[in-house]
Amino acid sequence: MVILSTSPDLELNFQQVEEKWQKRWSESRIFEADPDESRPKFYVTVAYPYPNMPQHIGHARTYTLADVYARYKRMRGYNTLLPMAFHYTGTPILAQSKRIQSNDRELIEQFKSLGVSEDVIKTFDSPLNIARYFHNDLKLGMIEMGYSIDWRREFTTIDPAYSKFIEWQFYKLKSRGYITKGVHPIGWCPSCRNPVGQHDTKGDAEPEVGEFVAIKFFMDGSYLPAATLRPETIFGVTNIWVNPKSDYVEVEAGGERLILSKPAAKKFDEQSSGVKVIRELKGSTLVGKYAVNPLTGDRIPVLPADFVDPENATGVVMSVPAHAPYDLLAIMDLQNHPERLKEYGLDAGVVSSLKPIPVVRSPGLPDIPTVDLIQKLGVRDQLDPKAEEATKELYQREFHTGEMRAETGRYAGMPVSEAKEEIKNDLIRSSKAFKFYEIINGPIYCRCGAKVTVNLMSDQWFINYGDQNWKSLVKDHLNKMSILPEELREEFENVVDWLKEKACARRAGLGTPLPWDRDWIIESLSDSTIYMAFYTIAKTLNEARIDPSLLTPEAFDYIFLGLGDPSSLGVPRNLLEQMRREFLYFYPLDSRHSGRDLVPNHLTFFIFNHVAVFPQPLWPRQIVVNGSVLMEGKKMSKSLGNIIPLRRAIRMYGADTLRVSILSASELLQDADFSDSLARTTKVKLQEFYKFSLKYCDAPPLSGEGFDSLDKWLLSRVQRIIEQATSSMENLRVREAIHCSFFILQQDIMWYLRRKGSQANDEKTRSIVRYALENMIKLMAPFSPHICEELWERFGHKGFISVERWPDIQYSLIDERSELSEDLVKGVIGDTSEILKVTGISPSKIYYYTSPRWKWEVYLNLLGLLESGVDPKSLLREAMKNPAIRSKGGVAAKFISTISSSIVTMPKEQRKKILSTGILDESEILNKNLQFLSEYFKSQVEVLSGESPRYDPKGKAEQALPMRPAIYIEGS
RNA sequence: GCGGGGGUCGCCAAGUCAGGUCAAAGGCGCAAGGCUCAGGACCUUGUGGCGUAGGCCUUCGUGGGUUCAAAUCCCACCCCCCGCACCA
Repeated sequence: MVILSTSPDLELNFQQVEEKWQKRWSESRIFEADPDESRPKFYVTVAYPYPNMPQHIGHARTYTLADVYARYKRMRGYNTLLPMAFHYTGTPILAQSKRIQSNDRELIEQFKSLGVSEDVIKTFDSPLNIARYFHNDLKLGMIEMGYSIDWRREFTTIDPAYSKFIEWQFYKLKSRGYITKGVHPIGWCPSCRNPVGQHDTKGDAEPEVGEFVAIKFFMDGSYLPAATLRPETIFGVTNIWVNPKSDYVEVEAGGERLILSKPAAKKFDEQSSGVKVIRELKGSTLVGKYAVNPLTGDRIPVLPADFVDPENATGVVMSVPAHAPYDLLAIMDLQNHPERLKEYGLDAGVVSSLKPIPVVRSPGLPDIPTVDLIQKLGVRDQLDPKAEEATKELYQREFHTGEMRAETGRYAGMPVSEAKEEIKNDLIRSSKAFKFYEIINGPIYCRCGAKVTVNLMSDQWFINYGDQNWKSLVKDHLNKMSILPEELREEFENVVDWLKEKACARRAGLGTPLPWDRDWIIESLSDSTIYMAFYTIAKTLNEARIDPSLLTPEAFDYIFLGLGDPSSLGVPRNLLEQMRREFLYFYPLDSRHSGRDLVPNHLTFFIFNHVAVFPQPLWPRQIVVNGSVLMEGKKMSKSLGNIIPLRRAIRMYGADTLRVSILSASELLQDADFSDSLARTTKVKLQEFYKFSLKYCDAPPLSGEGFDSLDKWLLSRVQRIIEQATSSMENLRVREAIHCSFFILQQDIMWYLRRKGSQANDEKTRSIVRYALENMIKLMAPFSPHICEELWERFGHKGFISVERWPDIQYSLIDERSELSEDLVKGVIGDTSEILKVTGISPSKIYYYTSPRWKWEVYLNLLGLLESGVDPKSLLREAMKNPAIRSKGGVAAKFISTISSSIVTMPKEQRKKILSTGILDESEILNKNLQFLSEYFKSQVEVLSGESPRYDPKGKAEQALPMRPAIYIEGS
């Protein structure tokens, strides 16, 4: 774009323009959508935000995309609804307020760096204050970004009416049999007596729960529960390991006595009930005793090993030297240090008689794989870190490729992965073992300082996403849904397959109590699956101030399912009917938007719950998923401190700049790399667009006839761009849409003006540029709505561009001949430049020789043959069947072979265009452009006919091809 | 392991679904020229190699294959990133 000299009224003040239009939008209520049977509707929603942090540029991507889509659909004539709400449900806000109560400097600094004032932070000791503060901040950010939201439908997920709605949903799930109850292990703080999630731990570590099998080895009236991840190796146990230096306790539980490490006893207590400590003992006192393998009945010794960690699992380990490197190493250590045996009064014979017992056979591994592996990796002893590596490697190999050996009875021949489960279940069923849970990525500490353990939540409620019938309904519907981008469909299908029971309630947090068991609060991923339906009635609930206590399950049954009699439900009948109408008008949801992190949970739950609760015609139609935003090439994170709050960014760059930058930075699924320089560049481009456009706001409107070829060319180009932009928008290829609506169209306009030369300021020219610009403003309106509104007004239009009609293609303005003419001129310029570059000549006179008529005829004939499906291989042969061509003989054959490859590789549209246009009078076209070419190359230019040129010193004329005149350049 | 995404000309990144407009868009960087007291900004041009005529040669993770034609389709392999849950 041309930079104009700065003049104040042409300068674009982003902030002023944005505020002006946001105010007008709000006053005129153009984004408030009500049912209107005379118009088709389009309903878009985005995942509502969790208000515990200021919004940043990453959030803005999803919201902007949804808004752009809504704006586009609105311009396409749809009665479009885009609502918004706030998700208060959950525990992180509680954790934050606790941290503020305890004056956590880190969190306070974080809030400060995100622009929260100290006075406000002080109020954050109450969780609701946090939610309300950020709720407001988020909402203002959305308004300042220019989102076309119908705010009458706003709510929070702890509003009483919403809770009633969630209760209704859960009753529905329960009555459909999708709610189950069971036991569930979770990360737990023994000091706070509360479950811990990622936000409750030091360093925000997510506690991972691993499941061990504790196999009970009988010993002196008590059991040693050996914890293992590989119960299938029980056939290869040669001995038991304990740590002689550690403290152990004997406990009584369920009428049995168990001996386990002291820390393990505490954990056992959390996971079991009625655990009573009977006595304490040193590990060393266990050494030398004998225990019995519950499966094989073998009598095996208890031996000392340093690698046994009393903090991990039960502190009792079964030794399988054939398949566990640690075990083999520990035995070797004992064999190499007989003095240690003496220490415990053990006979050397006990250890020397221990022979590895192979249980698993894996292709490519020896019978006793541990021996080789230890040698290969050069593991020194049981305390060598490489032992861990060896263990992992062997486990992987055997788990996936191994099978049980003949000696393992009824498990013989079974793949390890299967045998492991079988044996585990068999042992547990026969009370020879029990599950023991442990934090496997520990130690992890609660923010209170206590070490996180595992607690078994009994009576845990689940939504059973594992239900096969439910899954198949969901899959069927998924097949009918549109998924954008399509690449993600497969992932959705897989997620539906994997999903199992989802714990749907927890003991703490904001949210709705489970209606039939009020000690539990419905957790956030479970109370956010069908709320898009709630928006359709939230307007009425808000405006009519309906008493939430009247919102009984029966009321919702009527509103959403049309069940029951609306005259006897407490809520006035007319309101119920109004809500039902509005729900049926906007549902089903046309497009659901979110980031890709929600694919394996929210978005899939969303389909599941719709399928469970609503009748089939109301199931959602489309899901749109976008990638995240990087900041200067790096992931945004608290630790990198590279999070820019959205509202700060709006002040720095302007809303339209942000909208265009974020959406033009990448296509849907890819991460968009935001950077200061991107935003600056975009800002400058938008300013130039604005200033340039204003030059034409007083140009006459497009009218009448008398267009020359160039005029027709630009008018035609505008149609092509409309076509491309529309198809890009339909598929939400926003980057492509911006690219052609903004950058390509600008290039075309600039080229047009350049080509117009001295006529660039004629009224006719200006009217054509005005036409192109008005279309550009429309095409860009969804992306940069504020600037486009301002321009639209400056161009003298009364209404809002936001509700203006998206441009339709004017097929009558598509002019292939003019497009080809321009292709010819551009091609000639390109070829001439190439020759000048290679030869280094500075030209004094350039001669162009156009193709003789017969070449055009052959050329068109060839194109026609290809178009009719002739194989490129036989092109020459087919062409020669034509008597007119054959009569030309060798000249024609040579010509055909010269152009065949360029003809074959020509894009289909171009081929069709040339065919339908027919022979182009190249001489006429070039002669009309003599002056332009002459000025372009600062040289004389002459066009000569290829039939019989009057001047052709180098015999160039015969090189002429259709659309590529021959060139001869004289100069120095 | 299971599942998904991805490897493109210095960097970032389009193109791959519908093979031919692809030596391959765009941006950054770099180089030359213009502008300027100078720097920045900005504009023009160049940016795989070779070439005094619009051309030729080599290239899209690796190796094969299909085709008149492959970054694009098929097969095998190598490497990188993300998710696997009760957490929004």
